[in-house]
Amino acid sequence: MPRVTSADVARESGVSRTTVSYVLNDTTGTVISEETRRRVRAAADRLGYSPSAAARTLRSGRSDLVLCVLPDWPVGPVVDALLDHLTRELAARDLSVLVHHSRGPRPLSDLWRAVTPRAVVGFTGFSDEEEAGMHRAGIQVVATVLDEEPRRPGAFSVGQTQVGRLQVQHLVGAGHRVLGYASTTDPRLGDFAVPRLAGVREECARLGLPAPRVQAVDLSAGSGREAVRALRAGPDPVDAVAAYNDEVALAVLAGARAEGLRVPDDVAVIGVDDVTAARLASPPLTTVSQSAGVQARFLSDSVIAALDGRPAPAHPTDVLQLVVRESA
Amino acid sequence: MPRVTSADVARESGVSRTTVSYVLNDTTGTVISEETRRRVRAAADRLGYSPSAAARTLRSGRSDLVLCVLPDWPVGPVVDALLDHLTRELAARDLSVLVHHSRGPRPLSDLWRAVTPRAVVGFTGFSDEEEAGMHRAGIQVVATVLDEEPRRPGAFSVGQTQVGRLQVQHLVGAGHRVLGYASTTDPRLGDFAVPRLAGVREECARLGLPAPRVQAVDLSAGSGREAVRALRAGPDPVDAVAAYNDEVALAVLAGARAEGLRVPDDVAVIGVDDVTAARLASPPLTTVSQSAGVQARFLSDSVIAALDGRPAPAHPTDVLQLVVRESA
DNA sequence: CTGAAAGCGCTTACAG
DNA sequence: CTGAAAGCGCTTACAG
Repeated sequence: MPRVTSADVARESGVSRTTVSYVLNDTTGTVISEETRRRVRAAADRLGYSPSAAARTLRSGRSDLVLCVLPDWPVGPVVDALLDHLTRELAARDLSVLVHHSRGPRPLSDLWRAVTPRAVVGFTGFSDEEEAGMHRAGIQVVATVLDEEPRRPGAFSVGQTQVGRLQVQHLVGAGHRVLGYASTTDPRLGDFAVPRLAGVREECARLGLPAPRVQAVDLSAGSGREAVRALRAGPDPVDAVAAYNDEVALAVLAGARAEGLRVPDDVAVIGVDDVTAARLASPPLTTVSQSAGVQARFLSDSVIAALDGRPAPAHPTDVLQLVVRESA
Repeated sequence: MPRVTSADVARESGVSRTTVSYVLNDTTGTVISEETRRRVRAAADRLGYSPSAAARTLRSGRSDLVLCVLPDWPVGPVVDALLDHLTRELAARDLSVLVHHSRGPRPLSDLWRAVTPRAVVGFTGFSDEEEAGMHRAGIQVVATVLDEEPRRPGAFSVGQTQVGRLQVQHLVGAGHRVLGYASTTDPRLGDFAVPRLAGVREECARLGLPAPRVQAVDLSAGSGREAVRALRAGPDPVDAVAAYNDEVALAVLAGARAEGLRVPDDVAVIGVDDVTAARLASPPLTTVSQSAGVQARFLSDSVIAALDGRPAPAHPTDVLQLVVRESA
């Protein structure tokens, strides 16, 4: 079953390939009779013709694809939502979004060279050489940066230090003074974990509070219990803990339960993400939501702006939202 | 910054493009002096040459890409793990895995025509026409089927009815007799939900138990509570509930808590997936794990077999695993 | 041992 | 209004 080409359509409709191309691409600046157009389109339909993307890409040096590169950490529902939204938005511009899970040993350059996408969206940092290489190849690059400053133009920033700040502000606003931090043991999460903890530290310092005590939690109930015990030990027991994310917070909750502590009376707990399990926890978990919807819109706007050569849109201000439930 | 082509490498190293191609592709059946090879490779390196995938694809009619199509439902950690594993395995064969989130209005055919992948892996069903179209284009198709029988050759099956059966078996083995089922309200999950519930029903019937009472739960604590109340109403209250997945089970747990019921003494609860929150719940959730590792290996074996034109490997038998904790 | 040439399927100046 | 021709970059018979 050989491929149907534009030559087949031309033969079938009794015109040249040029005309086929003009008709099927609605090329402006050409005048082709309605009758001819009809014939060409009918032939294309009849034959089930669809142009070879490889040939098109070769000719134009540009494909209709946008490549999203995921990092080596477990992506959560927020990233899923971003991807969905982006896929839908770009489909309206006849662009297809393809996602690559970047594990594995192959260099990234193999991939973008193989795909020659219009733009690469990174949910992980690119090295300067990688970025330069892509730019040289005429590929737009939209990188995600996880820290606040400096904001690189065109970068999609999600301000993780602000997440930590917000956690502290809520805890302190609720009257807590001795703060603990439950961090993650997953080293792949460092890109998020480091700025979040930094935000917690900075906000504590800014408010004149003692530095937060930090314990790593590995998502087992036992680990949560040990963390709680360590955080409560000594003359000045922690009365509130900010967790790296909701799952860690759930582990802390389980640990507090095991220790016979009341939440939030003995110790308050606040997470990040607002996963489904958060509102079903006992007690329901207070958390910082990253409102996927707002971010999704911003990301797709950023990508479209990059594609059009326009400057990146302004960062949304309402990304982070406190979801107050019972745990803090 | 124009693209570096094989012609540039040829000029730089003083040979023809033919020789460049032979050297860089290690074409067998040609004898080229070590000295020439060295010169060509050095020139390629110096110039930063990497072949145009578009040209290669055009010439060979085949790309080095494997396309995974995700369905319109929220993918969980299991699918993530499958994708990661597949990406790594196929990288070893110089194949890149690209994932498409299939939402949006563009027809699937636009995508595989644009990418001309070696294989398409569907985590959603394909229509017969779609599958036929891909086959005609010489693309291998590995489809996922969620029900047991009939097992289509080459399909990647994850046996969802067996999931439901296993839940019932465990509950009944623990002495429960009046079973309830907490289903999901998310219509997109029907592909999973229907066979799982069917499995629960079949197993109840097989064991001579009354048909399970079914309640839909929308992942809020309130909805969980109402479901529990409904399931416990009447002369023959449910003493064990199988949930569509862990999140629904968590909602049921929250509902039982709100109703002042003890788990598992008053009512046992069993989920599916073994998400992180399951072991951190109160009480820790008994669940059916779909062991991503085993499935991942099977999937990548299936894809590689399809690529090589070999028959699909035998289905693994140890995919489903009961994780017994305290809730049932 | 190496090179000139054809051809994959498309688009687009250019010439009628 | 429409067509012949070039060329995107690659690989591979084929001919030295």
